[in-house]
Amino acid sequence: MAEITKSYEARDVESKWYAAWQEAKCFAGRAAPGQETYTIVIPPPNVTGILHMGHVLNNTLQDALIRRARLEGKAACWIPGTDHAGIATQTMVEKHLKKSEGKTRHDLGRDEFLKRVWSWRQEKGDIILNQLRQLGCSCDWDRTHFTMDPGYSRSVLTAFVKLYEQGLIYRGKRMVNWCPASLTALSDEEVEMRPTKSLLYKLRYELVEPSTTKDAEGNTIPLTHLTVETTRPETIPADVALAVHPTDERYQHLIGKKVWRPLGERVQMPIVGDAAVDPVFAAGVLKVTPAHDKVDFEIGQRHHLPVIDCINANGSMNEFAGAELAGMDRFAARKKASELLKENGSLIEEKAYENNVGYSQRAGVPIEPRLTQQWWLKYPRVEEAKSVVRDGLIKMHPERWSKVYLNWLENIQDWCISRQLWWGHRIPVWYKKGLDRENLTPADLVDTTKIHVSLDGPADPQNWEQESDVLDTWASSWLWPFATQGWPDDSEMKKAGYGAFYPTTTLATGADIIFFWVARMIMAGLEFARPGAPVEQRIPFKHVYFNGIVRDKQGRKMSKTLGNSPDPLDLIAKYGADGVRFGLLQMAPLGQDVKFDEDRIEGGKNFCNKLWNATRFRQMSGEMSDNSSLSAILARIDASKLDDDDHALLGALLDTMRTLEHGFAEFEFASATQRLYSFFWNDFCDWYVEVAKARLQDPAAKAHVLAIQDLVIRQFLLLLEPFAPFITEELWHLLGYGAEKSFLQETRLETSDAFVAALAARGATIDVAAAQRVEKLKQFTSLARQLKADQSVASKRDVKFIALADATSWTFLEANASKITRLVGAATLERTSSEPALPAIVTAFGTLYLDTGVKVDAAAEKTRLTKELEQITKHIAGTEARLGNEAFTSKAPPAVLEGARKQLADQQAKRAELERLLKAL
RNA sequence: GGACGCUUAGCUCAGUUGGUUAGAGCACGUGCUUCACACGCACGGGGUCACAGGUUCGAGUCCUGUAGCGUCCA
Repeated sequence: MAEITKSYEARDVESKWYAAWQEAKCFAGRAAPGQETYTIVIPPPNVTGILHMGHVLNNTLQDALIRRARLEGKAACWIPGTDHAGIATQTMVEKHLKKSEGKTRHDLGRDEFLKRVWSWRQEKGDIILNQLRQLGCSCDWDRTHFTMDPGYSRSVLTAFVKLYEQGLIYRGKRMVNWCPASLTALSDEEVEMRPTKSLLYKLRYELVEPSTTKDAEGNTIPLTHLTVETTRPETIPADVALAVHPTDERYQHLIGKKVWRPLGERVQMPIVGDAAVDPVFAAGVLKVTPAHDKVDFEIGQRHHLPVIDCINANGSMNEFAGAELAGMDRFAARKKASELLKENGSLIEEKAYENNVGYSQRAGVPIEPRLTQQWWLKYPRVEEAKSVVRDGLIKMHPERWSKVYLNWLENIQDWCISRQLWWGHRIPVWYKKGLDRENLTPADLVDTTKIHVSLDGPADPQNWEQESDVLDTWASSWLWPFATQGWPDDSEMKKAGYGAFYPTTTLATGADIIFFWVARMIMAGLEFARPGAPVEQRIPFKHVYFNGIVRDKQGRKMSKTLGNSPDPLDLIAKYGADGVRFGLLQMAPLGQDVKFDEDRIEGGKNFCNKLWNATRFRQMSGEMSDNSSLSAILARIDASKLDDDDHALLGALLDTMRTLEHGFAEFEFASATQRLYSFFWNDFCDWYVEVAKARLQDPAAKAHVLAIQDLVIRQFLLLLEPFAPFITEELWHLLGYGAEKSFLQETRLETSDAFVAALAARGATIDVAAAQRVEKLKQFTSLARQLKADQSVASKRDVKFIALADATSWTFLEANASKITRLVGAATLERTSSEPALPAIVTAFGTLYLDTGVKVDAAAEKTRLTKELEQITKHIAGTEARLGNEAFTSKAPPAVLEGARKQLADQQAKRAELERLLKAL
């Protein structure tokens, strides 16, 4: 067996084991008949992406879940992959093209451009998946999917055709969120509202016929114009009306009258009454620009107003904006418009104003509401999607997200699924040549002589033209849980084990895509997976775990522009993958955002090193014996030799096992990792290993003690593996727990109950009272050390302790004397019946004196003891007050009451002893 | 405007169904190279549990309100 080195070097261990795991196909998802399965589909990262801290958290969680499932004997299957990220990828390749060749995609043409995107994808598209390997992710890589692969594409188009045939997909000219940078429509979910510093322009719209109104005192005063406030003066040339609230007394009488448009073509526009106008905002008058605002468009529809579109697709102004503005960019035009308005006397005031502006999430520019022909989807299975969450068939963790989900479904709007891009799934619709596409009627859409919709296209392609739009990327990734398992091809599904692995078990993702992705996947699963089957077989997953967002120390989102995100690969290089994983999870409480703190990652690394050295010490402590199985180790344990420390340690191990069981069931990873930490560092290293040093000198106890250590280390490695797979695998082999060609994951992790039963079968039943005695002993040694430190002899090992203890206490102390002197660092612990004039501390086992051989500093002692006395007196007052309260003694449960009385007795005894010690000085 | 979340030690966070004197890691101070580990060991200082009410014998924990921060929706 190889010797363990002095400190843990992660790098070599990690690459060695990852290669071995892959070689042995450890991560292959294969279900034996009747075997319980555990499936996760990865939230596909963008194919353009590189690993950031959010991925690290999200994937570490998934890996922990899937590895734990493997250890529990389930058929675990983690399906990886990437999505094609339509806009992001196309934009990236376009930029590259511009930079390297000075060309646009139009210079190349659609086919040639797509070739470039594919070659880029071949070259760079797997980077992020390889980074996940460095993190230790145990995905079944043979199942890697990409949303643009032929098989997956066929799934996407199949879904489209099926929905179309049901009449859920339609084409319509409607207001969409238009991205002037990417020249495509976006869904509402892709628009991010950002508070933006703008200017609010206060403008006069002259009445064609002057009128009157009433001032605040009710006097009639003349009215020559209406005051309108807007942030977008450049759209005034497209104004077609002003609107006021129909019940607004200030303006009611003006409805039907006309005003002059202050910019662009000088025309008269009607004043209309519409309830959409907020009478409180500005002066209660709204300019109506149907082509450039969603609310305005609706007002325009209601009042049969014309639509004037004055902005081009790319965000520049067109001829309808008037000669002065035409050709300018929309932002430059805004400035110019304000100048023009100032010149013609229409501008009353311009003031700073902060409003919410919709930005394209991908391109980062303000979106433009725009009227265009798009493909729309009426969501299927909306009601069913609500009930599966409401009824708990799909459980969200934390549960509160269910409410957000349900609320979105209550207000669901049709989904704009077409995108004016080239990179994506081209919509499988063909138009008969010569058809007027701009003015299709509902009847046209079902007329197969005009429109053809199918997977493979028409039989006479020369007579047809395919739709040039592609589908929204989310319209491919919403099929992810089953399209990655061969759907809809029966033989592919069989090959993938769809029957066993669908529904998947847990989805781990960020709450920021609860609408984009989670809700849509649920609807897609219900619609497409196993039609006609009971609902519990159609849902895509049973649990959704929402991990928090990783933020920087100041709580800001990590972003490239802020440069506040560490590179995960640097962290892995510095602290090891296990250190990063363990440290990160320790600071990731259920569903809360994570404030990233590199010190915690360092803590993860230190923990690995501690584990490493503890096992190294085990190896140095004595010959390794048969560690090949749990029963082999148990066979080495002599139940008759179990002492208090053994019981306490096994009890703590059991508690840790139960904490982990609960933690995995409830997705509480922080408490799980924290318990692993405290068990190993405090219960095992700080206490057990230290007290065991003495027992190891006893030939009669040695084999037993080593067996206990081997047992505990074995169980601990199994518990830790999901969080720190590399170091645990390495130690598993170094300590002989696994045969050469085997892996830790092939071992079954016993449940806590099974573990108790296995111990019992060896005649070992954990004694709770023993653990309590150990706890008291820990407190005693801590007080003894405190006394030494107070006397500045913390590191001297030749001091003498003298205890003034009653018979019971002394029996206990005497029995543990060698442990105490060893742990505290003392030559002897003796009993006294006199009261020596030495520094002392009051313990639960009587008063402990310290003889350092140096003259006692009486003044310092007095100060120290007085301080203690003051403290205990305060506590006594508190306890007495409680017990003196009639309401407390009559109403509190007996156990609590008894506890308080015992506490008071102990406190009083301690006070008496302190007083005596003070007097003795 | 609506919904949700957060506020506990200098920092990052635990704190299960209310029950003794509120914990951990990091940072800080002191001492220690004690024959696994200085990526370590021991000891220590540090908290009006955001604020104000309420329920209760008893509130960090339950209820109401306020403030600050954050997220989502309109």
